[in-house]
Amino acid sequence: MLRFPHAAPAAVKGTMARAAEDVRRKPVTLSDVAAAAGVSQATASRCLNGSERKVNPELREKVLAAAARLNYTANLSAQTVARGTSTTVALLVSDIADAYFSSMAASVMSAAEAKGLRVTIAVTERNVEREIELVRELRGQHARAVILAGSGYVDSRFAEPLVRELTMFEEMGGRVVLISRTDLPFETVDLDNLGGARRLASALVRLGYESFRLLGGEEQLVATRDRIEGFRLGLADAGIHLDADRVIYSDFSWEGGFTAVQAMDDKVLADTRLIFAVNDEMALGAIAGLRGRGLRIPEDIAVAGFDDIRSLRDVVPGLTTVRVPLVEVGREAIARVIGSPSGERSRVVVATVALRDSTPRLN
Amino acid sequence: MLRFPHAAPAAVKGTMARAAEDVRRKPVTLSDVAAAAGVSQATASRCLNGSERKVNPELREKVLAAAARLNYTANLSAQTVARGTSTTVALLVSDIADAYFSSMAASVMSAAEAKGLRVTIAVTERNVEREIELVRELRGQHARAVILAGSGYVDSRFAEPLVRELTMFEEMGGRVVLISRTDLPFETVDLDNLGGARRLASALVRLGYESFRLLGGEEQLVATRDRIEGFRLGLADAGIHLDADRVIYSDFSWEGGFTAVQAMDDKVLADTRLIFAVNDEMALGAIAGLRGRGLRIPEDIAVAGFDDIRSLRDVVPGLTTVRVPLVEVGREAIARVIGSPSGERSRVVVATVALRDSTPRLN
DNA sequence: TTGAAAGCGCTAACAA
DNA sequence: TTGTTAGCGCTTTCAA
Repeated sequence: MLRFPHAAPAAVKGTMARAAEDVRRKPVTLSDVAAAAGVSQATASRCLNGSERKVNPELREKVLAAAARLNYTANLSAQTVARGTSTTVALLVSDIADAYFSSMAASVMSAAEAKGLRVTIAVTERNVEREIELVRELRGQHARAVILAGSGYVDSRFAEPLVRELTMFEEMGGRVVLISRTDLPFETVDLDNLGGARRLASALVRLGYESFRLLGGEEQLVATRDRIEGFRLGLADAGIHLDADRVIYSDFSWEGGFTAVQAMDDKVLADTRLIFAVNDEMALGAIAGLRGRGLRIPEDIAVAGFDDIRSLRDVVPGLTTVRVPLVEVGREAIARVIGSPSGERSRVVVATVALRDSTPRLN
Repeated sequence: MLRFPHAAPAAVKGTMARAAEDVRRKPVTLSDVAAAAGVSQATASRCLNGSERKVNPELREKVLAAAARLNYTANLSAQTVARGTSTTVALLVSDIADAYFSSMAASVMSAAEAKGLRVTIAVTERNVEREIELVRELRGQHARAVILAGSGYVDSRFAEPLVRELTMFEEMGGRVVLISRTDLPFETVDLDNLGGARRLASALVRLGYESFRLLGGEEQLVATRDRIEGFRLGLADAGIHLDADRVIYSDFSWEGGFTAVQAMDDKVLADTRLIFAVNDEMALGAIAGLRGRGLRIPEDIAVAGFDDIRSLRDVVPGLTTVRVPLVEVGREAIARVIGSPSGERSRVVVATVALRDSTPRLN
């Protein structure tokens, strides 16, 4: 690999045609800037990067000018190595193409940017081992924080090694923030999954619904468990008991909702006036499946979801759901990354019921 | 900030309670591992990270064991500094909450992972200056490549400083890959925007449509221009001329489509049998706006979009659109990051027409 | 206030 | 094959 000798990059710069392939110009470094400004590297560093140490305005000008002239830009990796800390926070999501997570990513990123943090997104593919592996790498990268947004597993068999890894991450000086899962001993931005589902159930009962069927993601998923439990409580509040066999577990996705509904037999469906899916994606999949079976929504069967993902605005009839204020969630998560660790351990973000046409009042 | 002296981290490890806040354990480094294994740092490095240099299997075992025992994980920043290159490729998108970009991000990430690259996503908010700033930072970070996915501006007034920055990035050894924009002198994964729109127009004409209205994003957006131009050509192929005043420019977003339609006056609407929006988000916004005005889709007015974003599967009636194979786009982009720069300059990814119920055959 | 110099954790010549 | 020794670009004591 051909490289220019360190000597005369500036001279080459102007005359060198881009024709020659694989020619790399050595990036201009801090010491280049220092030399050009006639100061020490230390001084140049003080002017250019943070460090509110006093430096003669005259020199400062020189340095800034040199930096601009040479088109200097700091080497982040080198800074990270030298400082021993970075300003990067990692956001771990199950699937970035999922509307729920991509919206959350957007809100986390914009909140982070406002605080001068950069965000890197990593995808776990709902795989705990991958989650662990990623946290491990992040420790090596001295990430400032890791935000775990994928829904956790209730089964602590999976959780234990993850907790170990997260603990090491914290011991290294990083912050750990969970979103919507209280099963691990770390700071959490807690969604009111249980309360939201409970209020939804109450609202639906008030609309006249009595015969329900629930669609959950994997059974050991925290979100699934809490939302189902909340819905069950809401029904209980109204004196309606929900048999265990009225809860069907499938995949926490559109396809999961679709196939679950396809697999139901006619008898079961006939005995169901409303299907509550634990997230909107599943609900939409269910709707597709139901329509595939010739059922009309909401005349033949009503459907409700959870999350209020953005694409619901284009769905007809409007899907009744529980709104999760993602912007607030993102802001909260970043606040926890920044704030002192001693802060409140688990403020709950309120989720509100949104009744729409997919669950009209009955007669 | 309290730190343990480098001396005895391992001894402390077991006995130290997590109670004391702000206690950071010094991360274990390569030299710790080397010491524990009784070899030189160089040897440890050779065992642990890439470098297919021969090393005595016996020593190798020792090193691996020590690394596992100490829970070592490499410091990526340090590696980047030492090697002078990183394995990170940056993906620049306009808005990660947008279904089109989040799907693309997913496909780029999965393609990248297969090649051992990591991806960091950055958001440009459709802001060229921010784009430039980001590329500049990436140069400082020695990113391996930058993939620019946001649609570019036709106006080269904006483009020139961006090109400069990208050129510097390349000179530094980084690769530049554009997606769906051929306006800049860099390697491109080119979508057949023009051809796709052209075929769509032909197909619609064949269905009996004659009176069109086009909805574009900002006029200087490459995607807008190409898709409109393509559609115009498709109509011309059938002998239909499209007056300039039949193209309405708005925002390249759902809201843009919505407001554009709201602003149309009744006369104009009455004289429109089909609206083609240059992307699905706009088309969906337009549908919402049209319905708000009491129009039925497709009986009163037909609508078509472009992209075939995932959430279309939940839209009724199904939206006619042009399918962009995002998975292929992601794979192509990463292939270009890896491949030799001398490779073909611009292979076109084919976009295919998907006719659905929003544009039924007329009488 | 400034600069010299010693790191940060890792890689890669070069010798041994 | 292994170890020694310079770096990579930057920050940060510590003297001057």
